[in-house]
Amino acid sequence: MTVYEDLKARGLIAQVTNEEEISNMINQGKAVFYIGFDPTADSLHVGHFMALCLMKRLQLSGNRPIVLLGGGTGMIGDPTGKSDMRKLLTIEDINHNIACFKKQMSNFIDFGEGKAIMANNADWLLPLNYVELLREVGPHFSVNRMLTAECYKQRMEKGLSFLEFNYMIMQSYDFYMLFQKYGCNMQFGGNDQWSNMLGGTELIRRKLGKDAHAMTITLLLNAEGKKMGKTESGAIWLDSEKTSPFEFFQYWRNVADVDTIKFLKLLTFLPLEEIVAMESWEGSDINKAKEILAFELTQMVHGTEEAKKAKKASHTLFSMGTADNMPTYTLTDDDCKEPKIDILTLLTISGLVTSKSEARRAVEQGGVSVNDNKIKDIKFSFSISDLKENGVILKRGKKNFRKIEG
RNA sequence: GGAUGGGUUCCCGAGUGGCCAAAGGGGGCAGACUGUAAAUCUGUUGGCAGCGCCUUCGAAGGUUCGAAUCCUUCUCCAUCCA
Repeated sequence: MTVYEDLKARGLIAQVTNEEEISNMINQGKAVFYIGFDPTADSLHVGHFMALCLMKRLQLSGNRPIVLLGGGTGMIGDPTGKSDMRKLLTIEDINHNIACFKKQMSNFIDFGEGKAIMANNADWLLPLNYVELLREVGPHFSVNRMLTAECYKQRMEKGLSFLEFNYMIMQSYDFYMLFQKYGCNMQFGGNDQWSNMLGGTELIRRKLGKDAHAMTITLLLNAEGKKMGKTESGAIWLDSEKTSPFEFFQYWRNVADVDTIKFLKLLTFLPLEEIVAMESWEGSDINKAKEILAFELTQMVHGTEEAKKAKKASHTLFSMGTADNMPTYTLTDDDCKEPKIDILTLLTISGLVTSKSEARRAVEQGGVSVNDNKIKDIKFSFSISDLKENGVILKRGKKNFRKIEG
């Protein structure tokens, strides 16, 4: 099976400009491709992760990846898929975020000599002169055409600022620059980026008379069509400070049945045959597949050690209700001022709930247990000395645990 | 710049002087059922020292015993005109 066939069989590929040429280039290791990452936060998240995995897959088969950090495009903000304009990032934020991205990316991608390239579009976008740029690329963009692009459509009703409207031009210009600088002949990106990417190939064709290609990656959606990697409490980050390995593991351990195989294919490096074999697993056996998914991904992001710990914690927690390696809250001196501490306070300070009211509700509805004993009394309290000595496992709902210790 | 319509709690969306912490839906959370799944049903969904108090209806002022609701100014958004 060729590299391209493998990608396709995994369901990674959404759209391509020219399948034959792209597959040839990729299979022969001749692609120089880039993926852009706008520094919108101080950590990468799961969506980025999939792109990085694709990079890695292709790097392993001899192709050359370029990571393009959006130091320039981040100043504008991509309107794609956003219903409202986002707050403008400050330069300090952008630079900080870029630094964070760089650090995380080097865990996945080999940026060694002659391997992958890391570029920042601030280098060429920021010095641009407005009128010069307009004359250089302006004639090649049709506003009529741009307005019909899918990525702007949903914004036509809500409103689209000129600033954001220019994002496509900036992204196209990136591709054009990379093509000239590094011979970059392909761009990959999320499927929502399709029109932005075509802008680039078009620009290259018109300015240089050369062909460049674009390929989009399937967006990571669950069966309900929602973007993966987001929970109510926020995104799933790759930074262990922001999303602990345990949480990360649990997130994948808890995906819906119908999504399990799909995610294994899209996200892991397990051989396809192995994954296909899992498709026949039924009923609660699917839980095994979920565990593999969770383990593989945690391993890739946080390393084997952390993955093992997370898996073990998950296991013991759900079978025995206790574990060594689980989210822990350590009591502060402040908490220990009184000889006793009540359950509502403990739930709140340990972060299991966001307010006392929520804590009260949780207890009243029978959602809270201590060391596996359901607590229904909102006046229930612990003695500090006992907590310090023995610790306690506090549980809200089925899946939210916190170990309390002194 | 002008005209019109609009900004309500996580989201959508009712509410046009007291009965409004604000209908309904979505989403979330919890419970039951399960397999740490889905579907379903039930409860819940601003905060706090729980039947009371505090903060909330774009912002600031004002009228009133009393305002999400009325008035003034400002601000933001949409549509049309220029």
